Amino acid sequence: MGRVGLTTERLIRAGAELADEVGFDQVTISALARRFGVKVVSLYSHVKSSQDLKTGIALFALEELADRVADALAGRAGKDALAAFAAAYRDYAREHPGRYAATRLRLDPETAAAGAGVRHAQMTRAILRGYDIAEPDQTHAVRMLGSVFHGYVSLEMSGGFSHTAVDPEESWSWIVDSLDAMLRNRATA
Amino acid sequence: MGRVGLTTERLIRAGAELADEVGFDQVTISALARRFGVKVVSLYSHVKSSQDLKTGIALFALEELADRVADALAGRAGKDALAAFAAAYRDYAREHPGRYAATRLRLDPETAAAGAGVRHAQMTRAILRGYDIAEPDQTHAVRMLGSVFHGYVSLEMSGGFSHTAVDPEESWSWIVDSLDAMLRNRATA
DNA sequence: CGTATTTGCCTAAAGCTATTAGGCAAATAC
DNA sequence: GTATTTGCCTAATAGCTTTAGGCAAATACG
Repeated sequence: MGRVGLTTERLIRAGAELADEVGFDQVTISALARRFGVKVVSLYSHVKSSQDLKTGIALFALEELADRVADALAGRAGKDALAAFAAAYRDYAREHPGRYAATRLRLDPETAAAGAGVRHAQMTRAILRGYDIAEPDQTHAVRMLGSVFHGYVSLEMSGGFSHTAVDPEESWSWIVDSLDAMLRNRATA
Repeated sequence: MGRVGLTTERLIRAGAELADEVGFDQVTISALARRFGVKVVSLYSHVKSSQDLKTGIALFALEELADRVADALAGRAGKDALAAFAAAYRDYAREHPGRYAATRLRLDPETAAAGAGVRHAQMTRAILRGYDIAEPDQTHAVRMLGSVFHGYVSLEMSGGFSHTAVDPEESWSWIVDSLDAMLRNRATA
């Protein structure tokens, strides 16, 4: 059999696609090898381990999500920025559930610091510039926004909202509105 | 070897303990068998499959958490109830990280309906009675509270807040205060 | 162009988890 | 005190992970 042309890069991209199709924790060296039509062992020249592969997918997804959020935030401020941030976040999770799940992988501190985690933190802080909130409240607010968005997306994805007839879309708008109002009230007078 | 006295009940309880020690997704039929000093296969008389075991642990944890929340809510209303609910939720996750992770297992609708999921929804709604919020806002608010609490606990557990010096405890209080203020403002005049 | 080296993919092999089928003996029922 | 249930077992299959070591295609370079 000729060479397929595997690289770490290609494996991670394919892994991300696989994650979206079958779920992040079903991403396996074996499944990936099948997808490329090569033997399982061949992947070990490109990734150190299954864990290593998953870390790679996580970093890739974090970068991709950060790019999207950055795009969404460009030229916006205040509530506009807040809504755009929220939408970028949620849309990514809906389009790429597996990659979104990957972003929640627990990374060791060094790996996380090297990745796009910093960009995410900075962008969340950037939103708050429109609300005039000083430290340490700013950090509290960053944590709250992160919690709401991640929590909502996570609950929605796991089917937590499917028992009521209320449109999740409306809840999402209501929440964004509420957060905006809350942040305005919290502004440092 | 004599009989050890396995039952489905005991397996689920031990599985919950194991989850807290090594993480919910490291809970495995094999590990559980080792813990009881019996052969792996012996567990199959009591649980149908690995998935079945995990579902059992999830339902157990949901029940336990609902009990705690119910205790916390007893005799409280308004912000008091909100804070107690939040604390019960977060404390459970900190004391029992594996069980908390189990509560997030995706259950098929029937299983979920049969479990304590309903109690959780009712209790969250009960909190809002102190805020005079009518439908459909009530549902939006329920979703928001669920999102914040779950999101915060989830991010905190995965180390997401360890990069800043700001005390997570303070952020938590700030968030509860903010939610209280927000709900009061949202009250149906 | 031809030799040398790198490197991509392979076979072999061992260890862990999940799961099914079927057996024996301890506990229990009558 | 026999009969039946049932708890734990051995045997066996199958999938995922990972290490060690091999061969040949691609590439480097004189």
